[in-house]
Amino acid sequence: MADIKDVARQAGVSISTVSRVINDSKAVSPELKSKVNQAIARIGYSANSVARGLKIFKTNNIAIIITSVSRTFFASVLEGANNAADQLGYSMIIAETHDSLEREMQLVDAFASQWVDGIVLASSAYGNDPKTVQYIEKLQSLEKKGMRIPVITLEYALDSQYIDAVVIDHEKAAYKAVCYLINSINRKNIIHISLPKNHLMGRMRIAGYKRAFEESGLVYDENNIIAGDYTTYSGYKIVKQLLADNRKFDAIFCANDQMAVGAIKACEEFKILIPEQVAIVGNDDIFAASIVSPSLTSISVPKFELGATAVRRMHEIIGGDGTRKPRQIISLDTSFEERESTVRNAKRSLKYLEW
Amino acid sequence: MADIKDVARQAGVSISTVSRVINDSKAVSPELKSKVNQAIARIGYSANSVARGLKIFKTNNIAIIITSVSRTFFASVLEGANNAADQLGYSMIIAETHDSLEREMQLVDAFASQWVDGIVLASSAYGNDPKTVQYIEKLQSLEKKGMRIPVITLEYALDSQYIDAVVIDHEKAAYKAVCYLINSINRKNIIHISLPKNHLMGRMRIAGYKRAFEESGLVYDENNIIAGDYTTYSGYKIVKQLLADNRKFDAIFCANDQMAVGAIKACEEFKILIPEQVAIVGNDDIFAASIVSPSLTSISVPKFELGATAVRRMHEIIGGDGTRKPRQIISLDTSFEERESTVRNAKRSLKYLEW
DNA sequence: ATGTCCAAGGAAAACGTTTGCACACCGGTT
DNA sequence: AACCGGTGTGCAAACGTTTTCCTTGGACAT
Repeated sequence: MADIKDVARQAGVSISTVSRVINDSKAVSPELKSKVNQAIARIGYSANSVARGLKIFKTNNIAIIITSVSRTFFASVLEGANNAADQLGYSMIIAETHDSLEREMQLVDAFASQWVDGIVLASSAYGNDPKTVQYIEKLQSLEKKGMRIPVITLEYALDSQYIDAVVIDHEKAAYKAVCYLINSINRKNIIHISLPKNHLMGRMRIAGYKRAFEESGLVYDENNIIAGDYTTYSGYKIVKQLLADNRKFDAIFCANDQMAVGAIKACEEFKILIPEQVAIVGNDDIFAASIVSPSLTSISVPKFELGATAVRRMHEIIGGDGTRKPRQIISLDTSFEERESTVRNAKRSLKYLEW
Repeated sequence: MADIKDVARQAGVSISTVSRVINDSKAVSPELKSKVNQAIARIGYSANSVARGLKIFKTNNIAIIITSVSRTFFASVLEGANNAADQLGYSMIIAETHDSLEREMQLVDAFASQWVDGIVLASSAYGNDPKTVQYIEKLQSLEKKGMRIPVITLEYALDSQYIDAVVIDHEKAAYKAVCYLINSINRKNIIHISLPKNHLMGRMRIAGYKRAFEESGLVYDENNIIAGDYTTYSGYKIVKQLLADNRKFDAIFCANDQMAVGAIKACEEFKILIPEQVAIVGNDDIFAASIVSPSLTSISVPKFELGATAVRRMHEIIGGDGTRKPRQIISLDTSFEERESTVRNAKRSLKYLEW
């Protein structure tokens, strides 16, 4: 591969001039400029980004840390992020934590020493134990040669004054979904399959569930909250157990769609009619929600926009004058997709065809 | 962020010594070694990969170029690739072409000047027009400072003597699927919804379809091959048209699962019974195949392994002594998943619960 | 005592860029 | 004729590493 020296030699100019041409900085006389450009074209030169990165402290790489690509929710987020990155001239480095906070921390370190320009982070960190607090402090102060490496979290904000986030109002979305179950389709015994214990987003959704109950004058019963672990299997297993135990319920609100699919399959196995006997609502509106049968009513989260917005915001921060900007928390709206798991013969949107 | 100089100062040794410690190369006396390690721990130093990359011509980045993450097929491939990369100490840079060969070429150039250690490529290149031939030549000769940047293609091999590939025997898989339709469930009028015209993998599948017909003593009719464009919508539209035209057929073999899902939805709309009136077979066995209703019989491609194998092979090449290894084409086996779209009451595997 | 060899560690060059600085040139003022 | 300001160009330092080459000093043999 040719380097800048080769170009300089070919064009009969200095290295500096070549550099100025490829960065079209400063004034370079038209003649030299065209000589240089010709030389570049002739030998097929392309500036080396590693060397440039070292010099200017900018790699044009943005890292995105998610739990797993096979969680289709994150595949969509990733796609949005990558699209925006592409448009803005960044490469996207991807990494998966598989829900390990340990791993997440390692990855952050690795990316910092790789001098990525920013990190988009679907974090597993929450709570305020010393380890977490310390970790968040570190996230705030990641830097390369004095320049801050910005971090933006997805879905919820960290307990920090500095770290930006692109979030969803989980409490409100859950509240509305449960209100819908109570008021629109008249269910009173609603099971909530939540996220793993203490998970921040899980707690927000539980709060929404609780508020819906209280505002409707129903009693909130903690026993109706059962923690799942994101997977389809956990939803399946939990509902199967409930049915085996003869628990009475007429609706299930799941904290994500995968668990809701599991719930549907369990009901199917027990010949429970959906939605007549049990209505089911999921969360996220992943693609599977449209094609499962019955199709799944779900809180629709703008996944693509989540990723794209984070990257765009990152670009603003990076491109800025280097001064620390005031923290910004961008909140994205959800919508509600009513499908067959809550109303028989729901109008079938052809959304899934857009796949 | 501290650099190696800071460590050296702290530990009271030279830069070289620090470098030797972090690379545990050569002999460093135990005392100095521990002094250095303490200094590193104290100031939280971590070697900068950009500078190191520049020096040693190795970035530990592997690029993967696919058409789109939202094609869940590729999400699985990506996951496999990323898993392997993780284990071997690489970061994964991802990029999408959205089926544009133009874009693919740009990306390859960009990655080469980024000095990635290798490129895993789901290429859109096929045929032997001059432009393509030239492109393949370029792919063969990507290099950074005299070292070759290896390229490994996914799914099918390029027309090159040098570029490795991890492939599927598409012809055979299609052949077996169509034989199954003909012999096991007795269908004779089989539509094939193929890939965009001239696509290499599309042609391989058509060849398998054709061979199955000929070997069964049936006449192969070109009119039964209809080109789709990967999307669910195209499958839907094509089948709808066929039904509207009153075409006679008792089975459909789709070149991918997304189009097969579209086919199912179209049949459903026309109240065609699956599999009694029309049997449907897809290709890839993406997750949706398990959850759609009726569940979809499909050729199961080892997507995860496809990505993981490519990365592992890449590592072998990179880690080698730099001599050009003989080309290797690794062929992965498919299996056949029989589900409800070809046999009523197919045993329902709980595979989807492993999601 | 002198010489030889080896291990340990430092100095400095190199990797491919960008950029501050200096310099040379030129046209226009005094 | 001397000076000035601006413009275009090159030199060389710097970015943070790795690694070659060299120096030093000690162990050992003579």
